[in-house]
Amino acid sequence: MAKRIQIPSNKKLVLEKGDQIYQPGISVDCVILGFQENALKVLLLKVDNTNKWALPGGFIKKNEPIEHAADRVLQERTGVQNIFLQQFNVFGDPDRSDARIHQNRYLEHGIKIPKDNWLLQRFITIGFYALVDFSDENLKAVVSEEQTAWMDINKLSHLMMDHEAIVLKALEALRSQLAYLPIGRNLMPKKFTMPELQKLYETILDRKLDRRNFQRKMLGFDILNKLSEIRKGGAHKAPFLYSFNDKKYQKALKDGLYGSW
Amino acid sequence: MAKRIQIPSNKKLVLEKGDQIYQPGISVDCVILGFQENALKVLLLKVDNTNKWALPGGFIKKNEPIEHAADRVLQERTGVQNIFLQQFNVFGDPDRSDARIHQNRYLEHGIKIPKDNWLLQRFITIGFYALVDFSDENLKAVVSEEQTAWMDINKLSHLMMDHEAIVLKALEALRSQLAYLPIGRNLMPKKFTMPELQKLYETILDRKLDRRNFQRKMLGFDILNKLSEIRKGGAHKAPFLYSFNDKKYQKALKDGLYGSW
DNA sequence: AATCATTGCGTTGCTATGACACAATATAAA
DNA sequence: TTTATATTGTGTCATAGCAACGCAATGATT
Repeated sequence: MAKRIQIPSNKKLVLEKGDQIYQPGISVDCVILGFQENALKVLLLKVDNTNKWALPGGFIKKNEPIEHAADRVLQERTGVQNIFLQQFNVFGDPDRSDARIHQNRYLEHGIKIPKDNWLLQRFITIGFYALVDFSDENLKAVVSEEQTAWMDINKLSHLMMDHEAIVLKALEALRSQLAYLPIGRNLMPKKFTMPELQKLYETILDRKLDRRNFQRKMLGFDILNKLSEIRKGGAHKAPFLYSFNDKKYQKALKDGLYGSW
Repeated sequence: MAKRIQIPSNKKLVLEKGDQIYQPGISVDCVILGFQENALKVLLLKVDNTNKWALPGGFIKKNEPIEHAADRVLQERTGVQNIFLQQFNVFGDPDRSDARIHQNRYLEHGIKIPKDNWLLQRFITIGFYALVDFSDENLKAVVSEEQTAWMDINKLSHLMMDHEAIVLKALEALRSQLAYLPIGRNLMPKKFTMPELQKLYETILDRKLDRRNFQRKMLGFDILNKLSEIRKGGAHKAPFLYSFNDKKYQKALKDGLYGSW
């Protein structure tokens, strides 16, 4: 039997009066990717009183730009802002929604299900993806919550509705972006070594890259600062530390790179 | 004074009862590109009783997949079907809609404007683009209509709402596709010469390409059939005719090409 | 001090590409 | 009929990027 939990009043408000605040039938979902232990992880939220996980998503206010809605949702859920957030696809199969999830919410809170309630209709969702630094302090606070988890992108399970397909589509988009845009600024810590950056690329592309060729190409992009420091403590030769050159990185984001992987 | 024109009953139905048939607040718009006289042209429709032009667009039925809606709209307006149709971006600025256009429609047909009518709300539109063969007979019938036109993509003017921005964004998407996917199958006639195909690429990319390098690269993609025929009638040496190898073309569409332009 | 895995830097050969030369040819001009 | 002209088909060459690989340097472990 499902446990009765306290719900914030604003949540209840959304259930009842959401149609007066939000655009009907449209939502945004954010695929927030982080890099940890040589694996890409997706930020997921536990769905109340189920064993399902869902992408952080939300609705679009009646007078709010779509990108702003995605930004807002992301900030509400992770605490980070001003990161690289990219619209990548719309998901709109008529049967992608699962009305039962919302129906249960109503029942749990003792709200009589209104006929033709806005939440029980078909929803079309706009997918965004974002890359975040896993070691960011703002994120840790969020992730430590019980209802939040980073799930390995290769071991997705128990995702709500079509959210697994959305994640995989985001990964696809990320891969094709890799070919012509710099990646890593938001996925890596401030300082990192070349082998660490290579691991990120190998993870996204899902294949091994030659260590020496990777370094030559990456340095050729001219978006890195070589620091004088060295990462000691490992069991072997200490690698140099690098950081992204923000100015050059932004320029590369705008102008694009050339080669492909 | 605006001329009073006859309106099909289904149009009137949409104005009055559309909210019972379609998803509210969402539309699809199709950027249909053709190639003629060394220029990319967009298919546009005249907006009733204005001097504005609009992209062929429509609404999504309550139980209809989005891609199907785009297909249906495209087929209703151009007569062609099963062509390369690509979702490329969502446009959702809160102020992108222009309620006056719909208001005028109501007034013209003597319909009292219902308060909170579905058509007067904010609309978010999903942009699709399609490439079509300009010489296709099915298209000619449509284009000969008075209210339809192919407008040069470099000379856009008098477009409704944000439709010019949508067209330009589609062109951007097309350009980036050119880098890794074959293009031309739906833009060229069945038989064509290498210089003709080159003109298409030059038009999309908006720059000159070397004749000999273009040919080498294009043949290297291995998606063309060299025909034994020759195009006579020109003032100079007769070029060979080519056609696309549908099987190889489809494979390239799926697997992608390599190089870039 | 020897070992060892890893890193930094360099070399080689191949392929794709950009730039250009030259012969072939269909029509127009003479 | 001959010549001129613009365009097309094919080829060459130098260069840059890239994959594959060699080798010495280094920092911790033994």
